[in-house]
Amino acid sequence: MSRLSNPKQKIIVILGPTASGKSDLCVKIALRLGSGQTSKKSARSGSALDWNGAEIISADSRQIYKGMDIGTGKITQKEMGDIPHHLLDVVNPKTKFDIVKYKKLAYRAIEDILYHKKIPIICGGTGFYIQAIVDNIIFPEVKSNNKLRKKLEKQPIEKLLQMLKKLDNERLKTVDQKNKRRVIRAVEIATILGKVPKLESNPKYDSLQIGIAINREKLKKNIKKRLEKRLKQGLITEVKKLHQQGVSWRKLIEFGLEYKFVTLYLRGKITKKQMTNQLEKSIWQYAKRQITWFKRDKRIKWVADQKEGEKLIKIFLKI
RNA sequence: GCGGAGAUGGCGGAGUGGUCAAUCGCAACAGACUGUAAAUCUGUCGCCCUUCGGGCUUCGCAGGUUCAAAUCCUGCUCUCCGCA
Repeated sequence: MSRLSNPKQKIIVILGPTASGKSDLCVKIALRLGSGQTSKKSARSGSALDWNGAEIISADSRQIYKGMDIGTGKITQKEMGDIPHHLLDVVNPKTKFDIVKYKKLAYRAIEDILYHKKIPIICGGTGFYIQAIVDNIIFPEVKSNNKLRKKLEKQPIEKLLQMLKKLDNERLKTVDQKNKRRVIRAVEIATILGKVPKLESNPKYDSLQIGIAINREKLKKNIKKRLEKRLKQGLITEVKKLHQQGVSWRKLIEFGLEYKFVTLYLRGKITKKQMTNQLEKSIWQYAKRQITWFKRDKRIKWVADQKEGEKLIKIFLKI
């Protein structure tokens, strides 16, 4: 039983493509996980668990920003139903944010939640962020260097590949040689560290990843409906406001989807109708990209509804 | 009715005698993913065969010229613009 003497703490992840109903499901499940206790049987086996409920940590690269509410479909105070939510509205959209910062914040939140004997539920659709938490990916300690990046960006990709070859031929073989952004980052790391270290990961928590399985037609419908709703809620005004607050058009475009296409509309590059059409398509394409990402992780357990999810959670928590 | 322009793959749009199954963009589908991840990037994309490769049928319709046509000629159908 020594194997169990120091078990990893448990976290639950609920993920899925955009418009699959994550936020909603997360709250429902969190509510179901009100305080409780493991059964005597499992308590005796050494995996006793008392808990005071659950809290949610968002794993959404855009909901992290303040003021980006309608476009990201951020959950409202009311919808939260007394379940504390973390990592929403924590950074100003004008500032830079990245996965390393996210990971730090997320780990801090997890520790805090566990400390209070609650169960952390990671809820979101940003696959890379989720993976960073679940696998505890150790990123090389090389901050982004704007000056260097600007300089490198001017170079043709061939030149960058040559540089990388000299610095780290191993990484050259594995990077996507057609993706300039990736090659630049590789050069950036190799310039500081001499080479790009292999990515390490050693999971810190015992996690159960639940994916929301949803059929394509349904998902498409959801996307369409949700977009109409957002427009009615004042999506365009939100984007306007963000720009007035100093978020550059460039940045808004980089945020993608609603922020990108509404910006293009506000700047007169496309008509309102084009905005809606292109947006709908782009959101769908995004959803597919998410699905592609998640497909790869065989540990994810796909569920059709809340019930199935709860079943898995019960087994996972031994309750 | 006359004059002019044009009809190309799911769409837009190149190509104006041979290297064209046909540049390119979009959509679609598949995929990648080491500090921007809603971002960034890649592949496939007429049909058939097992990949290399090969075979077959395509550029409004029907004929014709030519060794060879999406590209030239004739007729037809349709669309758009100008004049009536």
